[in-house]
Amino acid sequence: MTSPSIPSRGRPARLDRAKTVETALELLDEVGLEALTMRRLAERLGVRAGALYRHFTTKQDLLTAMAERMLGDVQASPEAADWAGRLRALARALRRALLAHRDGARVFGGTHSVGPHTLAFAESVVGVLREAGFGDEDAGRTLMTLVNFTLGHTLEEQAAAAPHEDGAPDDPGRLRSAVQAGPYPHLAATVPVLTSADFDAHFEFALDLQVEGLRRLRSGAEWVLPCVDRGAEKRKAGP
Amino acid sequence: MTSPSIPSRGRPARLDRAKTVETALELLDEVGLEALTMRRLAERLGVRAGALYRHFTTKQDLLTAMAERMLGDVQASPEAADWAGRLRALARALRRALLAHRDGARVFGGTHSVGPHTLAFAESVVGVLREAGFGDEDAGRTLMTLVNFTLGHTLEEQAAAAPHEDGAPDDPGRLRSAVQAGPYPHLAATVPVLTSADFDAHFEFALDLQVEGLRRLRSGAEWVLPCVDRGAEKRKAGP
DNA sequence: ACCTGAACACCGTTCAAGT
DNA sequence: ACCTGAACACCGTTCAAGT
Repeated sequence: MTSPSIPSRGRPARLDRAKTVETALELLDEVGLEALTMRRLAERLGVRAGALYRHFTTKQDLLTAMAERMLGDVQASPEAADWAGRLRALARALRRALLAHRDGARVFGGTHSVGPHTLAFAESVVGVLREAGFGDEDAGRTLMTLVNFTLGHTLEEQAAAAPHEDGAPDDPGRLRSAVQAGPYPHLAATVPVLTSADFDAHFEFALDLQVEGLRRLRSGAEWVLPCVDRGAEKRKAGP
Repeated sequence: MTSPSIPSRGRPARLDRAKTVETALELLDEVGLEALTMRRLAERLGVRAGALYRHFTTKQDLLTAMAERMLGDVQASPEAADWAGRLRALARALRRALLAHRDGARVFGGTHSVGPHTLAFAESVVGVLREAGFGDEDAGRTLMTLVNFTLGHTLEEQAAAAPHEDGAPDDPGRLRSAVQAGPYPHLAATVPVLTSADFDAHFEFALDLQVEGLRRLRSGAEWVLPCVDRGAEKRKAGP
């Protein structure tokens, strides 16, 4: 009584890679990375844990597919005028894509996708830089720096947003009391910023630093230095 | 027959926090973070796993103590002349401390120590900046950026150094073949840098970007812009 | 071909009971 | 006070066997 054109009428749904990744991201948003287990994911898909290994060789393989899927949602704003604006837009788009899912930064940071979405993002960044006149080495290293700093930033941001257990004081509280307990005059002055939850501002600050550094690199550091740094730097004494 | 001055003559050694953390770091170097379990650490200490919970409330607590211990090894070079040199030295010292232990970056990144070594490092960075004339907000945000980018960098560096199983191609190989399989002209040109193992150069590049960005921020961006960017940027069209 | 059942070899953590 | 023994409630992964 099994018709060959509808091979599995009895079972509710078959697994495929795309649907599994989608469900895994939903589950991630609900329970977080720590509680995202193969067993729980299988349960949600109406299947036993072992079945997942037909489509993913390992849990790491699933996580990589999730990271790749997340990068599919990066969409930079319409078209900035100059290379600096375009670079900023790409960094912001990556940040948004990582923030879009609970523990998204940790998933992304723990994997190394070479899928089309990930490569397309990298291609965009490197493209902006090369077309702006940067050399291949600088363009490649800038891509690494941009991804590293965006990852590091969103890692911190999502760690700060993570729910802390009942009685335990949150990170800002622990930092504040530790700093005022010891001899840290400089830190004490900056504790308000360090514990600030305005992560947009933190991110934009770091972004500014990169872009301004690139701007100077591009215009050739040597003959620009005397203009900007007139008297600002102590001269190193020769031997 | 138990003398009160030597309470535990029969047992070979008692546990204390410092010795446990030391042994944990040794074990980490040998087996890596994935294989660093409470049971294995207990075995090495001649004790059962449950005993560790007399000194550490949780495994996370132990990892935080390990991160704090690692930061005790940061030692910046003798004394650089200017703030930029001092900042570079501090960033390099942090990188070295994280690289000193297998998976050191992952341990550090997964924890938030507010212990004396960690705070002393933060105090140094913020101190250099404030004494150079940076405001409290900029100093605090620069500390965050410096730590984030150093962490992100060493995370990548140690991931690249991790032993890959038998037949599996390493990350560089997978990236190379993925890039040449698709339409990624810009990426293809930068693949040599992206797969380069010269992490010192990558780190120094990123460090330069931060420092040059800071230099410009310090001298006041507005009236410097026309000097460096004369004609280099397209003007944004007004609405 | 795809999934189940059941197992293997582990985990972190808790806690009565010993010494 | 400090540690053991033993358990609890899980993990990721494998693989014969079913359909």
